[in-house]
Amino acid sequence: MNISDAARLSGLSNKMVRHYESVGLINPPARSQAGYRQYSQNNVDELAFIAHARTLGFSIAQISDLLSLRHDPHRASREVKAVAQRHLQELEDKMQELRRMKTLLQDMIAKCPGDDDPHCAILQELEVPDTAVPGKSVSDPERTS
Amino acid sequence: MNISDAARLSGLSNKMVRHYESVGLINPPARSQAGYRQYSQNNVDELAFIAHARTLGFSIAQISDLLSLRHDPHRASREVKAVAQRHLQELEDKMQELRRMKTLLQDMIAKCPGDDDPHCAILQELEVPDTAVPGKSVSDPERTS
DNA sequence: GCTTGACCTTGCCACCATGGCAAGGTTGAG
DNA sequence: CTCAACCTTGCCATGGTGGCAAGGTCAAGC
Repeated sequence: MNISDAARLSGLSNKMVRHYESVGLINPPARSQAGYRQYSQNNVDELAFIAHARTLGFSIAQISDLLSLRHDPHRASREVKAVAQRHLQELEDKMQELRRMKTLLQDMIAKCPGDDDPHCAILQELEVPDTAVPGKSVSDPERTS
Repeated sequence: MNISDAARLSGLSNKMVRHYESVGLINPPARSQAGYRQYSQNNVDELAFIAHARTLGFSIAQISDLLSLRHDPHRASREVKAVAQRHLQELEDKMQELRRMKTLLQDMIAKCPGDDDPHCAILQELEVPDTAVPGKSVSDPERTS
């Protein structure tokens, strides 16, 4: 099977299949005499595994770990779970950060009249964001001259 | 004022100050005879504005729009609000995507015993992710053997 | 005046995951 | 034999940031 078929069956682009090979995520497949990459069903399964892990947001490094565990008959499911939990934590951290941004942004949007007048709380608060972060004290009082 | 002071006062790194200049986000500042960038308080204010917008996750392109509005005395706050609302929508889209990943991942984690046994639902579902996505129809039914 | 250290300059490489393009080789069908 | 559809490699781009290197500048101490 050539790369286009393997890519289509696994749900990846040709590009990414080559990329995953180049970064060592997958073993280089066999080559035809002309140098074409030749994929087996096992290869396709592994690529599909990668594609699915990517849709869950796992990084290349994490997928590398998952692939090792996948191929290890003596693995403990504890190890797999640990990788997943680390990733879950990362997702939650990102969500937390997005929530922080979202909250601040919503506050600012609520204060902006959104009319024809140039006055806008959003621009004002971007000048001095501390108005939206009460916990943070002003750091340069000498500029209040 | 040299770049290090401007960067420190605005909350950016020297690197990013130069970067924002190189991508045209800010006007090139004056230069000393030796070629050192010279920043005014106005420059620092603008850099601080950028720094604050970045902590809210605005992209360079969006900040470019915000800076134009900031400098335009005839702006309508409606326009500013529109930029902010677009960004808010992007944040919500990202959160939505993270939530999707998180939900799937949590389901899988819950099904994994996390013991010494090699059997693991996480690896299983990464082979055939459709088990976790009931809304998505199976695309390769012949492999359900 | 000279040295030294702290600053400045530009430019390149790296991340991460992905897409695009280009120049060239291969294969199979008509 | 030709043509289209495939394959190859390699480079550039995204976005925002950091790092490093090689070179110039400046001010302070001696």
